[in-house]
Amino acid sequence: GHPQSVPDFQPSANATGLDLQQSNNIEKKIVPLEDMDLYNQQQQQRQQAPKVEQFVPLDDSASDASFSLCGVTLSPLSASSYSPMPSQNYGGPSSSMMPQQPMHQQHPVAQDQSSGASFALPTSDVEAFQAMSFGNQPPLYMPVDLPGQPMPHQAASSCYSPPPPSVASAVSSDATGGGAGASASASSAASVSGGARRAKQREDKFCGVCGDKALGFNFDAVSCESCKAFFRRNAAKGVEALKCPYEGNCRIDISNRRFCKRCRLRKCFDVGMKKEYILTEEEKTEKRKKIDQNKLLRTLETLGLLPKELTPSELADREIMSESDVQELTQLAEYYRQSAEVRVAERHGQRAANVDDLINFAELSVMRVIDLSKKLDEFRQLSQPDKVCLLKGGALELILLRGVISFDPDHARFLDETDTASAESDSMQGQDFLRAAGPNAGHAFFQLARTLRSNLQCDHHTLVLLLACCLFSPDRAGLSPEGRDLVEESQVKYCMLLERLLRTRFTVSHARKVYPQLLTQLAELRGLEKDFSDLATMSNPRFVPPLMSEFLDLQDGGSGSAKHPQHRSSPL
Amino acid sequence: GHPQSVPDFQPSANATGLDLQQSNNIEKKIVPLEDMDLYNQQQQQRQQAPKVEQFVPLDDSASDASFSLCGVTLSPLSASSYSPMPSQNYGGPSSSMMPQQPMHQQHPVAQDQSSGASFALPTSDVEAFQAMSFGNQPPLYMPVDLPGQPMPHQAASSCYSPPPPSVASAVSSDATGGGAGASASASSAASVSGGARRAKQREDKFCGVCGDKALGFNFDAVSCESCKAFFRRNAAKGVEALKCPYEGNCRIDISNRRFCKRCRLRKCFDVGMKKEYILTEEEKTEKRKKIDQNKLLRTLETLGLLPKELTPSELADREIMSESDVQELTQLAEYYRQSAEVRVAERHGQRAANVDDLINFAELSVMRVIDLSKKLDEFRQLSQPDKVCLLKGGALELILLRGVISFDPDHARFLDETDTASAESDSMQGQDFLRAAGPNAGHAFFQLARTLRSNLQCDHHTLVLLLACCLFSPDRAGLSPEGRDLVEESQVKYCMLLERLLRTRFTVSHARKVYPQLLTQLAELRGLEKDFSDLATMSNPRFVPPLMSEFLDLQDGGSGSAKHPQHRSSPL
DNA sequence: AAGCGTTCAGACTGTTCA
DNA sequence: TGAACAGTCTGAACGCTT
Ligand SMILES: [Zn+2]
Ligand SMILES: [Zn+2]
Ligand SMILES: [Zn+2]
Ligand SMILES: [Zn+2]
Repeated sequence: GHPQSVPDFQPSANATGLDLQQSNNIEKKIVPLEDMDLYNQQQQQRQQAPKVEQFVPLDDSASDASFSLCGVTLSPLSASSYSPMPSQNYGGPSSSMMPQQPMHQQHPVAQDQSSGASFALPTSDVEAFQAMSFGNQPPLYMPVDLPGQPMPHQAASSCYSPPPPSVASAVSSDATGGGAGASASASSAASVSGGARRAKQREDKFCGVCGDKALGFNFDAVSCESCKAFFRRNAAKGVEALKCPYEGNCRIDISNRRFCKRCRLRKCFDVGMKKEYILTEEEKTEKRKKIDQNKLLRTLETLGLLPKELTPSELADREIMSESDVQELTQLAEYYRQSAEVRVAERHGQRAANVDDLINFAELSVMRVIDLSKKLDEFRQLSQPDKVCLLKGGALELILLRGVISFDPDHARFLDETDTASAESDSMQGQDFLRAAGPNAGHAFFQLARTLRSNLQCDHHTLVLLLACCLFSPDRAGLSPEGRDLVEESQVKYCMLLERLLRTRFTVSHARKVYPQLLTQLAELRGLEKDFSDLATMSNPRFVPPLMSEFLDLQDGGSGSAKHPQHRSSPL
Repeated sequence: GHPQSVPDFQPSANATGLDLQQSNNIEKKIVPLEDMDLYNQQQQQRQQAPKVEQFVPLDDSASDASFSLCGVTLSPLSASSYSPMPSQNYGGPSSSMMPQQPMHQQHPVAQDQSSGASFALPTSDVEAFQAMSFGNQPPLYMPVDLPGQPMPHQAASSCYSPPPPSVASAVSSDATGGGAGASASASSAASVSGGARRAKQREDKFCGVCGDKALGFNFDAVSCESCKAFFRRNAAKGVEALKCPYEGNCRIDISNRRFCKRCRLRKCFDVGMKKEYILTEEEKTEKRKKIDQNKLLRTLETLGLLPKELTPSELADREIMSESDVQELTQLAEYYRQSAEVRVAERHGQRAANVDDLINFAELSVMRVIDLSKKLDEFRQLSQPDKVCLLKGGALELILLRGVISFDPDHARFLDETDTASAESDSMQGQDFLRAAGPNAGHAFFQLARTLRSNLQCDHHTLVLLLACCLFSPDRAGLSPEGRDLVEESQVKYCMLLERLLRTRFTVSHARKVYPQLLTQLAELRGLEKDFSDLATMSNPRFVPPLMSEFLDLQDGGSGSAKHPQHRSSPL
């Protein structure tokens, strides 16, 4: 959906100025009759368009001239703003409603006319433009087609005086090999095509409208940035809708271009700007959509959720998650990151050798899970008892999942993302934890970590999502019925997010395999309790709830609630 | 110092459009030779200017024509932007550096010329302007004086084509009695003066520059608002500094006026706009000063500190306080107002019959004085002991002054400004207070109130200032030396503010009398202690300081300081 | 690199208010 | 009269896709 996209009918004339650098390209522009017919047929077939008007006569000698002229400079029709509908033959924008692009390969005639004047070899750039546009002291606006003009392209819609007649002589010096011979039968056409080349080089530098410095083609004509913007803003209105504050024959230059819209716009059209090159509203939204999509992809790549430089076909096999999904995911990951910074105040700085490492690690993990949980809206909406149920019932699983997330297999120790400098405080605890948790604890944990990390290729975000899914387990003992519904709803939400993440990270077909496996892992996590028998006390109601309740209260910011325990549900 | 102010030489022609309604005013415009000479002489005498060039010939018949032209429409010189220095004869801005005003009474010629065309009685306003300015299809700019032109005013500086020749016939109908005879010898001048009148009425409506609707004169020419603004913004640059993006002969109209600065500005000058009418930077600051002054006066009137509608001479006898003074004063009054809202929490709502009313009233007053004091920067900078000294030492005086402020003589009771609905709570306390304070207490208080309120005409603000002066008494016992200096400094500040307030409320001479009397009252206040013997306990160190200290601490917002009495100075 | 759209600061204008 | 304001337009700079 973009004018710049390569059109389907490449073989037709392309003269974007660049191609002019390669002299043999000119040959390409001269399309033999048969090819042209073929091309027209293709067009008709492809677009199911009504029969296209043919303007290539079959065997008239004059037809050769007019046709080869078309091949090089196309027809006056395509450049004239007064021609209501450019023919499809010339690759103009299709008249169907499909967002087919205007093409670059056909070329304005108007440029060639005015460019003919530039051969006077002016001394300065400004003079060059002036000569090019007006001659020296041009008469005022004369919208005339002088019949019998010797130069055929003069019949086009230029509103200003014809260039001085020094064209032909100046051309010869620059008319190098390739194009000249091929440029067909009409003798005048030869000089035109050579002139077109020369003019291109000149016009590469100056705006055909106002004479300001130009960077290249805009809307199919060489123009400066300001005229480009002007044309985009005003072309839709049309010349007739604007009115000239003067006499309607303003000569536009760099100093007065701002003043008369009408004459400026008219000149824009005159030098070959085409409003069809301006993106329509639909094309713009489409393009914007594409840009957003790309931005999203780049974000995902940055987050490591998408391999870099995927081919479009590889991309097509995936279902990229939405921007709001990414938003939510990164938010969750940020909460996790913050939770990893939680320290238990009393222990901070003093290596607690006398306290059981088992308790140390577990407590810290639980604290961090609590910290994370309390930032989730879904968790906040639960009643205090239901919160405790989730945390209590899921304590071991959550600790283990957190362990997998923070476990560094390379160094075989736990690392929380922050505080890596003094990492031993946590990492060593983890080792002790595994040793103390039970005889088979280490094996079970490593098995879990390997399955998730290696077999199922879980990355950080995936694991954090899994953690959320685990937290919101609706089948925890003791949940209130209403709480159960809320929890299930939340779990569904995070599970679906997880699934969409998988369909982003992997192909859809692969995600379809991995997703149930992850849920299976979540289920198997429950069976691990036997391996962590010594840790079972963590889920012992006599131990956990007071700790949790207090911590839940303490972090609410309400200094009163800790002192005055209230049994209202949801103090948050 | 303003162009709009009425000039000194009123008798000369004044034709601001309004005067044109009165037909006999035309006589005034025709100034006989002798008057003109006299006028010139006056001008020379007044301004001590070098001899002014005379351009009124003495006894040429042609001179009559040109002179009467001057009388009515002035000379081309005054309208032409090319005349480097307008003659003082015509009331133009003086060439001296004194800020003498440009005058309104002389009139542009350019308008009169173009206005001659308006007699074609166009159907629409726009047509009227177009006819007026250009005729139908005028040739381009021709800065010519055609010699021998039949219409003398045609020789002026209009750059556009002459109006259609239907002038003379249309004029006769409007040439009413008064002016015609007086308008002197040249027959053509008569029609011109009639034309001028007619033109004025037309020109009152249309901008001489662009033809847009005009509201009146701007910079001495009839123009629309936009051309006014344009002229103000660009006149200083001068025509030469601007360049025309076209050929330098733009015909300005409402649709293209914004495009060519140069030609628009040139036309502004052509129609008689004068850059001397634009306020200089100094004039602008002066004007702004005046506006600020007026704003200040209005503020003071609103605050009741200045009688409304003072004559300038009455105003001259006063010294209006500065805006920052007003700011400070209103701030102080606001603090007082807030302090009057202070309630003693424990007593709020329960009528304390068992507690001595004496204590009730006194305590409440002191509390409010403390509340006020603590909002004053100067007070805050004092050390805690010094604060206590001021409050303790001035307690009785401050209570009494507050009493005067809040005393309502009409109902003979105390009213604090807020809580007037349930006013009894305070007002009755006051009565009891006076009864309980001592045998002579009532008399002494009423005496004080009468002196301040009636004799010395103290208003609310004055009394509040007096309260501040009383608070910052540097001779209170127990003040530290540093504190004493600070307090004195503060008292001086408030006393000076008081003095300036008096010089605003009264004439300077009256203020000079009142001010020392107020200070005397402040001194006499000290002698009143004997009349309030029973209240003397208030200044008893055993009673007051603990109360005050606590209250001072309590209102600091520092919850700790009340519980942990700290003897650092200035916890604020 | 070419050629689209987008964004934004700045210039000016002309209206309105005081 | 000036001040202030809102609104328009411009054009340079930038980002993005092909
Ligand atoms: Zn341009
Ligand atoms: Zn124009
Ligand atoms: Zn105007
Ligand atoms: Zn101009």
